[in-house]
Amino acid sequence: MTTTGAGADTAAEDRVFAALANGTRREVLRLLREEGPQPVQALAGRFDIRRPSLSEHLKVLREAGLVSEQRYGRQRIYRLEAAPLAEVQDWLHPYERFWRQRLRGLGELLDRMPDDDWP
Amino acid sequence: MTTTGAGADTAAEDRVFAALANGTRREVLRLLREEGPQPVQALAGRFDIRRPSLSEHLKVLREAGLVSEQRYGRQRIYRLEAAPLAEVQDWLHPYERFWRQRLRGLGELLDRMPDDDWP
DNA sequence: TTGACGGGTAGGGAATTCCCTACCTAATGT
DNA sequence: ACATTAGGTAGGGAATTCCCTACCCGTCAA
Repeated sequence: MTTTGAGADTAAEDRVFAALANGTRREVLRLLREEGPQPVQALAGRFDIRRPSLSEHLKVLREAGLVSEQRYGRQRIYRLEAAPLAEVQDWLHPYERFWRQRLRGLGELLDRMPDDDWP
Repeated sequence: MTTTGAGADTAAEDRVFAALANGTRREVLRLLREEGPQPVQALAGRFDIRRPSLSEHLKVLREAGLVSEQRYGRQRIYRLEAAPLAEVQDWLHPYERFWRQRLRGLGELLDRMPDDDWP
């Protein structure tokens, strides 16, 4: 088991959300998803930043568990590891009924919750 | 329509992910979800930070469209606005098959994608 | 063995984040 | 009218982020 029980592990959760907070890193994830595992070079060619900067983005993603690396000779093949994203989805779940309500237009009534007796 | 078409609006997406990157802000969202709309005071009582800091967190959440405020006299009632979270879920969707694969253990074979002929 | 290549680490600088203490405004109550 | 309350804004400081240029190490090819 990764995180026994429901969404507890706060430090890990924090690392995942922080990793996703950067556009370059989200783009790396997209590339790995759409094009499969790739060495750093191939990824680097897609961005306007220098390779060492990308290297650090990859480190952040690695420490969040969102990618893994496998060495082949002098290359490092990076691969998407989507499991932490499943936890993001779990985090999202309890909010789902809110946006569904609101989209149907009856939210105005229903999400006036228990203690909403503001004058 | 908010973002005509599929997940295009990069600036908005960025603001939402950035807003979620902070634990205090995620906790604010949870409180609004579980306890309903509340004035700033009630929220402030739940954190170890001073009120002006919370005020700025609320501003970030507001600018990401994740909360709305409504004035009642001198109070501002904050309310969860979950719509942007629906877009996070949309963003998550294409990754879903990856964590499902991996969880079934056949990922090792299947996610060796098109161009995986590394020596 | 020597050189070139893939890629990570060091160190530093500019910008951003996150917190703080003051202060300001609008509404309320006396 | 005046003090109080709710809450935002100003400005500043420490920490973090994100980028850079150098540099380092391991692997492969001559």
